[in-house]
Amino acid sequence: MDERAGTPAWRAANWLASAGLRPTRQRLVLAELLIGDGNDRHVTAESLYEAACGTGTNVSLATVYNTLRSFTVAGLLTEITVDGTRSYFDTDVSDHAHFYWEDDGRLTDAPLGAVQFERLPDPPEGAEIAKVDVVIRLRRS
Amino acid sequence: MDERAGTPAWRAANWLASAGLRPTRQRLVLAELLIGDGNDRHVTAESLYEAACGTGTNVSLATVYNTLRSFTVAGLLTEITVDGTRSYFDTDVSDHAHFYWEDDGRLTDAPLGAVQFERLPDPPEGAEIAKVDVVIRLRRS
DNA sequence: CTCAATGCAAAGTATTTGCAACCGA
DNA sequence: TCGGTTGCAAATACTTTGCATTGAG
Repeated sequence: MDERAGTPAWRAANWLASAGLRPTRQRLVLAELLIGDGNDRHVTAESLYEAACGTGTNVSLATVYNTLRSFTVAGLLTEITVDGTRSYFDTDVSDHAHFYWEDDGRLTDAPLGAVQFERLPDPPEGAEIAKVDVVIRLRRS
Repeated sequence: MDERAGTPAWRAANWLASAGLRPTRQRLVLAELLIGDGNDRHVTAESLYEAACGTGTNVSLATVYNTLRSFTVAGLLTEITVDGTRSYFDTDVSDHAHFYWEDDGRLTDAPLGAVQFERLPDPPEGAEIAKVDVVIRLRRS
């Protein structure tokens, strides 16, 4: 076991390795920003890009987009569409509902198991349910 | 009662009137395409624009966009975001879940009452639930 | 007549792509 | 070395906006 086990950098490297993705400099930076501290995170390409710029490493916005897509295809992230104007990416790949704060465009996880379906429709003939997206839109009260 | 009561044109005019929107030529055309036959419909700006062109009336794509937005603000339509790349508008304003056919990008209504929640999370402090969006993604099986 | 609605083109915003330079295995 | 990655700029897709013209009340 590496002496750096458990460090953000180590987590990031392992995360990439688990998906068979090459650990390039920019991927490691982005991965560390995403899961370095072990917490789940919701980002947009833009927000992650800004965070990456803050680290001093040179990363282009296009690469952030491409990387987020690669991570998603590899199963490391889920893409969430709530707003139409931008895509959110979630480091929590498990099936769960989201809170969308309409006032500031923030996306957070709904408490685990908070949403339970009593009934779901049967899929129409010739189709199967791939996924059920639940977005709970919140407004300041 | 107008002798034309029940005709598509009459429905369209009434629909606009109920929202206090001026019955201009293009709004009437679009309204008739949307609810003229009394059925619910799911459209994108592009699909509605094409349909409108087929009627021979001169309508610009920008006007379709602006009109769909006006109708939505007026409460005649709901905007649905499933895909990120385009907005769908639904003539059924009631709260209901949708089927999204991933293969051809089509959007349809889930059977009424097909989705029942056993449990919904309490809204976080200082917020209230504005709306719960449920999109059931279907894949050909 | 007056002000809202429209058409068109130009501007925006979010995202993807083409291609040469680069770098990790 | 070799093929996957990156950066940049240009391209794309969708939607909104500015402004002069039109039309409904």
